[in-house]
Amino acid sequence: MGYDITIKEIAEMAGVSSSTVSKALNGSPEISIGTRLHIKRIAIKKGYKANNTARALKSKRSGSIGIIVPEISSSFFSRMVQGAASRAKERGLKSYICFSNESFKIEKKLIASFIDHSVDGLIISLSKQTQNLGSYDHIAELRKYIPIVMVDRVCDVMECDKVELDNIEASKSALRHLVSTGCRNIVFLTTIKPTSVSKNRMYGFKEECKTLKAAGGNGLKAKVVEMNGSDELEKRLGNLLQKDFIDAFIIADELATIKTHGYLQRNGYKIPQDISIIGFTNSEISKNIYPSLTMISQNAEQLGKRALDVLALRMTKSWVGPACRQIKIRHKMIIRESTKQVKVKTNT
Amino acid sequence: MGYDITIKEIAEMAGVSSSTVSKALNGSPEISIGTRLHIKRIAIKKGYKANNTARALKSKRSGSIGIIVPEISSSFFSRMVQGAASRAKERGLKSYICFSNESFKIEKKLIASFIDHSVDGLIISLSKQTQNLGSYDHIAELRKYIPIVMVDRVCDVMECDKVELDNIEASKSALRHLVSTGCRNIVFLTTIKPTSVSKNRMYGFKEECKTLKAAGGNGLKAKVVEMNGSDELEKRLGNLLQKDFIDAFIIADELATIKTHGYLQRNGYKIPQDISIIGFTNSEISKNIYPSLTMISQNAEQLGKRALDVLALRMTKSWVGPACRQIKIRHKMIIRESTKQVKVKTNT
DNA sequence: CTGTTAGCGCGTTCAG
DNA sequence: CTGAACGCGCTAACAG
Repeated sequence: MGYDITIKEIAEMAGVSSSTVSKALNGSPEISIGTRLHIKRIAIKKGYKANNTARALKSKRSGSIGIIVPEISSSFFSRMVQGAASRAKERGLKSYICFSNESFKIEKKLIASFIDHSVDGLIISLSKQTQNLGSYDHIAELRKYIPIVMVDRVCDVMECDKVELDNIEASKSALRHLVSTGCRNIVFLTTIKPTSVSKNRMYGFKEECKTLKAAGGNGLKAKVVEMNGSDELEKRLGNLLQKDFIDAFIIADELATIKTHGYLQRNGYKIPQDISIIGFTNSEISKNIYPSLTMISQNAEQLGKRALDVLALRMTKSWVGPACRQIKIRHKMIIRESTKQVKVKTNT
Repeated sequence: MGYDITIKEIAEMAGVSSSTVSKALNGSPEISIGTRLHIKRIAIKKGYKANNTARALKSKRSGSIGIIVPEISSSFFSRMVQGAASRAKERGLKSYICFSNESFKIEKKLIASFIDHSVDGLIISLSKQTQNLGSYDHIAELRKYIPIVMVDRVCDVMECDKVELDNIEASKSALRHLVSTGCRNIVFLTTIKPTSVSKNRMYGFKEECKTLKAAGGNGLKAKVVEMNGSDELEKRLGNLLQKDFIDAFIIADELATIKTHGYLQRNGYKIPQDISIIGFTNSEISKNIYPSLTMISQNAEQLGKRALDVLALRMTKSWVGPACRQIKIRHKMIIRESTKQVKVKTNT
């Protein structure tokens, strides 16, 4: 920049050598407490700021991390990113936030640019396309050099830390809740089919179905509808509602939840009297639209913060731990107007 | 870092000096076409990547910009940021995206850290608190060294480029539209009172009222309700609706629009039969909730991209232009279900 | 056309 | 306890 005082200038003013200044400023015990204070005082007075670029060049560490998310229009990623970035700031790390736009190609480019710009670590939520293709070579390449943490959209094959919601458990409890309110014809709907998130939520749903049926089932009928993207959502919903009797939806992401919520009302269904809805990702919107939505909250900020903590720990070279930490964040269910009251069991 | 081939190594391999390599790689005409090709070939083969940190140190320019927004949970800022950041990438600029959280103090810290980390330019949307306090010294300080572009939330006193929506015109047309659908008791509601955006939208609303009244008015009654934050929104709405007869709202930001939308329905008002709503900032949510919302679209991505273009232009030292460019982006009104049909005028 | 030299600002031996 | 000297990787002035 050129609007900074250098270490050399401080040295001159203090009447010492530049290396003394460097040491003093970094609190080295080599320097006598007296001169250390003297130097610090005048550094502060002159508004000395260490030049980060020079430091980075010398230390081979940029003090920055990359964050790649598919997008931030959805409240989940937006809040996750805010959590991660604010935590990074707290720790004195700069963060480069980038968007893959759900595209494999862009994601690859971003990774390449991170190699060029030498970030010290990476937090990534995989793009849909990447998860669809299942090719992770670009990430493996970067992984050779720096630690990587996958958040939310993860993959099994990559050896790196992972932070995600307890998706399987979350779906299970969503299903249990619907059943407890008397719903029996339940559809699990996903518009983010290729993602790990979707797969796990679907898996949980199916597993819990089996469990419930094994225990009697009470006439439970479950169905799964998978889509990649929500463009055809309304058409599919139309067909679905015409063909089958349905009294509840569990929907794997927020936008699709809101779209379904709108569609149902526009077509004369009462929520929750005719059809109940549970979605994933809690936000101001879910809380405020009418009828308000019962949601599985992901605590997105927390997820982001946690991911950053995991990364930061890994970045301290001294730390050694399991090669591959798998962290699951506990979900919370927030019950609102889009689901019915729980029926009190009649036995005693 | 540390996983890169250096210029010196290439030099050895090619049997030339390092400065020759530097020049060759940068396409200097000083170097003969032959050796230039020779060097480039082996650089590519060895996967040479210029070390950006070293370059930055040498050139005193980091090749990065800062982007400060209040938050990205709202779709407007989220999309604005995505627009700006993606355009920055296109231009080979790294961008540091940060969040002020509507706090003056944080904003100040961010600015300070940008000075430390020597970004070459800044895009900022002011925090509410900053606009409330009206103190812009921290920004003026940074302004001495690098170009700054204000987007959306701007201030008059700062001499820098500004990019924003034509807020005044936008409110005017919103009001005109409501009137044309037969509404006469119209409230302009803002929950972002301290912002320039809110002030301009309110100004436009009031001006257009005057104009309409001057032209007869047809019984138009207009009212303004200002709040800082939407915590008390519901209470205020309750009082308002009890006291006055109201048949339409113009609401200055998206979240408040959605909250009002929910509140009205929860309390038995039909939209738009009883009350019409027009909001600002168009998003997937506004489009999909029921009844869908008539919105003034801000074209947020475009705003972000435009801001970046303006900044980039200013960053090319060679360019000189007006000290203070004021760019207004034209709004669009997207008519949906939350407003009534326009009444065809009966006079021929 | 090519090579030598000299830093950018900092941290880090290694002598004193 | 302090300072001289070197080098991180790159570019730019100046010679040849």
